[in-house]
Amino acid sequence: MATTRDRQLHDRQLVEQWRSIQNSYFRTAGAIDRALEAKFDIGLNEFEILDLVADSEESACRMKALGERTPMTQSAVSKVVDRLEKAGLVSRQTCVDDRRSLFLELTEEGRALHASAAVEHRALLKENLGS
Amino acid sequence: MATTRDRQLHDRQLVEQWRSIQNSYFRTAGAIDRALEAKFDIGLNEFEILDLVADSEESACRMKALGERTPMTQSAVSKVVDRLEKAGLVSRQTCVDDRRSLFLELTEEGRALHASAAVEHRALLKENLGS
DNA sequence: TGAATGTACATGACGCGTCATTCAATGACA
DNA sequence: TGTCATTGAATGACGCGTCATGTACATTCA
Repeated sequence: MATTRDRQLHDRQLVEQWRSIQNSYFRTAGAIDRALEAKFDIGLNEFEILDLVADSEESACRMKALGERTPMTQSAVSKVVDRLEKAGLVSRQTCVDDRRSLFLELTEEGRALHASAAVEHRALLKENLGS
Repeated sequence: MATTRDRQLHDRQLVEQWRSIQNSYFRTAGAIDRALEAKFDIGLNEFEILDLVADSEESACRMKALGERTPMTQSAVSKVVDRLEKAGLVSRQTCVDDRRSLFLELTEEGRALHASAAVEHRALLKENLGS
């Protein structure tokens, strides 16, 4: 039978666990964000989208699919893509079989930047996630 | 000796691990945030500060100490406390031995709200963090 | 076919966190 | 004690994400 003391202990552990997740998330995300910002002038979310586009190189009506692979809102994705497009890293292509949809393509510049940034990204993950 | 293939595999695993952390962080944070917002009209960060103040009930020049226990910026903490104070949940007390510092106290209302919100918070952690 | 409903994406208002800066109070030291 | 550097906290400009909404296209079904 669970005593009050048991429950308090369990709660403490839960909260500890949560704080540790938060810290590791913020530490890692922050480090990557700052590094990418400094070296490539793009933020973490921009990179994440770039990364997703990069590794689904067979064509499809992307925007939609992207939203499903990231915790970002549809609206956030739209704005991130705005920025990527303005930066000339990605281009929106209209989709013939459903003209509401768009799919995305890396530009040459985008492909090049992604290649370098990915190295940095993986390195920082490795460093921050341990292993 | 590590082959190119080895490195690619390892990178994939790293990225998978990272995405899983992101998802679990966003899912959990989002759920708690929405719930607290709906039932108690405070956000997750407000609660976190409330929670920190609540469990360091011996007095000290808090603001500073708070900043060290949370990934939030000093400036963010300051603004969160603004909101908590406006909501009447917390009050800033000037500190006699160092008049630059402030420490925080829960108001009666703050203490009450924290008690209820903490129950919800722990429940959602439990639900989302598994265990 | 055409009205109703649903879907893909964009957009604007808004809230919040960050950075840089500021301000007051302290501390160090000549 | 008067200067200079430092520290705790607040503030304003700014960027980004979210929510609610808008717009164009698609689908369903009578």
